Parts: sequence; structure tokens; C-alpha cells
Amino acid sequence: MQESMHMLLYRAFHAQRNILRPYMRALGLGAGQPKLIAYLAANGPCRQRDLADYFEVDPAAISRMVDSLEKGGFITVEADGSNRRRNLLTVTDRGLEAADAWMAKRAQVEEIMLRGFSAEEREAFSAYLTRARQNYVDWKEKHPCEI
Amino acid sequence: MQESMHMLLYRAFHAQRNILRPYMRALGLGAGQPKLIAYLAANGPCRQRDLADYFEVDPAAISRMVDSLEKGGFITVEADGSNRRRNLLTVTDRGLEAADAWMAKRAQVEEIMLRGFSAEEREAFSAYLTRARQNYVDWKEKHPCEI
DNA sequence: TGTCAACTATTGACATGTCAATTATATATC
DNA sequence: GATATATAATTGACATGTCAATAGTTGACA
Repeated sequence: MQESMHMLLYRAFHAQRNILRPYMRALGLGAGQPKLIAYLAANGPCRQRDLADYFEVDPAAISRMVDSLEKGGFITVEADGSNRRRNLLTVTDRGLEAADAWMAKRAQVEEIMLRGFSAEEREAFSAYLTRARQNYVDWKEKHPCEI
Repeated sequence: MQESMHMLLYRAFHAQRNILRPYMRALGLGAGQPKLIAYLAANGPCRQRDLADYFEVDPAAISRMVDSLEKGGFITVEADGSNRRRNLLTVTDRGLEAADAWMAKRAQVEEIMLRGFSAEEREAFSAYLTRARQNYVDWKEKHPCEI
């Protein structure tokens, strides 16, 4: 069966996540959580809305992961003084350590994925993925409702 | 922030699925179900185990989706005469129609994703995804337990 | 000022996935 | 033939995501 691009993306991502999963568990993180603390580590404190926008994930999912990350001591959640609707999320030292460990492991796993890829191929692969997503974003902007 | 390959894959797949989701719902299918009837349509009747192996998904997830697909009239589930442990899954006419409609829509959405890609680039993109996944499979074969 | 609309986070109900345990059936081995 | 092991599917508990509804807060404007 010749696979569709949709399935190729699914299978590549799925394989990667399956390999990373035990490591996330060892860190005490669920499957969706590393990306959040990695974002906080790279970008500094932010609101839940920022995470939902950046990762294009429902705010409800962020809400629950934030709960879990706070309970685990990876982040702190404070009221944002300037606006009582907002929570200000900040990564803790423990969260920073986990984020660093996560990013190192992620790089190691990517090396497995890219075995046999030349530097040019890696560059091209990465660029294709970026362009593909950007095409969706552009399209969505023009067609907010319908398919 | 320079994105990791892991996040690039996540975001590209995610964007695609978010665009396809309303169409799946319109067909009466959940997010994981189209791939199952597409497989059955392409490969003929099979066991649940085959689907779990092919898609590298937990048999428990297959079990529940099979339930739902049967209730929706997209597939039939019979006892496999040769082995009473096994269920034989067969796509119905309704399932075939849904699979065809799904594949047509999927192709249309992939065209959005690949806008501006030359034929050579499409070929290369597809090949990269296949190689990436194969690298994981090969690695997993050598390292069944540890990371 | 008062009202209406928009924004932020949360909650409930559901789907899809994970893992672990269970049940039932087949197969292998002594 | 009896017993042990492997296989196929199911079920329960949980995480991450969706959608829809809600509560509280802010902002805009008559």
C-alpha cells in the first residue's frame, strides 16, 4: 500500500514518541508536558493562552497539564497582577533541569531518526516540514471556517 | 526558537489533523477510525491484531474503535472460523463509501500542504519520512528495551 | 455609569492513545 | 493426556486531545 503523506507523518511522529515515552515517564512527565516546560525554559514566563496559541492545542488541555506540572513541582502558577483572568506560569529549577534533560534526550533520539541523512538532507527535511505547516496556516487564514 | 524535528513533525501532523477533523465528524468517524477502514478497503478482511501491528497502536485502542465502527455500520465483526480467539473484520458497503470519501478529502488536504512543492520535492519529502520511520524501526529491532 | 462583548481559565463529556490485568483459546512440551 | 506457555481480544484506570458550556474579568461604548 502506498502511504499517504498523512499516514507517513503519523507513523514518523508516532514512532518517535513511542521511543521517547519511557524517558518522559522516568522524568515524571506526561507525553504532552515536555513541550510546555521546554517552551517556558526558552521563552520565559507566559500565560496559558500563549501556550495554547503556540502549540495550537485547546486551552482545556493546557489547563489540565498545567495542574499536573504544578503538582509535580515543574512550574509555578501565580495570578498575573495586571489582569486577574490570567495565570502567570514560571518554570522552577526542577522544571529547568527536566527541560534540559528532555532536550538532550530528544536530540539523541533525533540522531537515531536522521541516521544516514546528510547535512543537506537534514536541512531540506526540516525545511519541508516547516513549509508544510506554514501552508496550512496560510490556508487556514484564508478559509477560517470551511474545508 | 529553532524547533526540534520532534516538534516540527508534531506541528505538521497536528495542523493536518485539525483541518481534517470536521470532515471526519461529518462522515461519522472519530479521529483514529479512517485509517482503519482505509486499511480494510485496501487490504481486505483482517484481524484486530493486524491493525494494531501495522499502525503500531495498542490493541486496546483498536478494540474500542472496532466497537464504534461496528455500531456505525462501517465494518462487520465475525468470529474467525479457524480460530475462536480471533475476530474477522470486514468493511461494509457503507464503510467503503466512507473510505473512498475520506481518501479523496485527504488527497485534497495534502494538496494544500504541498502547495509550492515541486514533484521532486514531494518525492524527497515522502522519502525522508519513510526513511526516518524505518530508522526507528531498525533501531528498535536492535534495542528492544532500553533507550 | 451601565451594559454588552471579548478574553481567560476551568469543567464536563467524549475519543484516542498508553499500560496492566483478565479471559479465553491454541500450541508446545513433557 | 496434562500442563505450561503464547496469542487475541477485552476491560479498567489514566493522559492528552476535542468540543461545548460556564464563571469571572476586562474593555468599549452609548
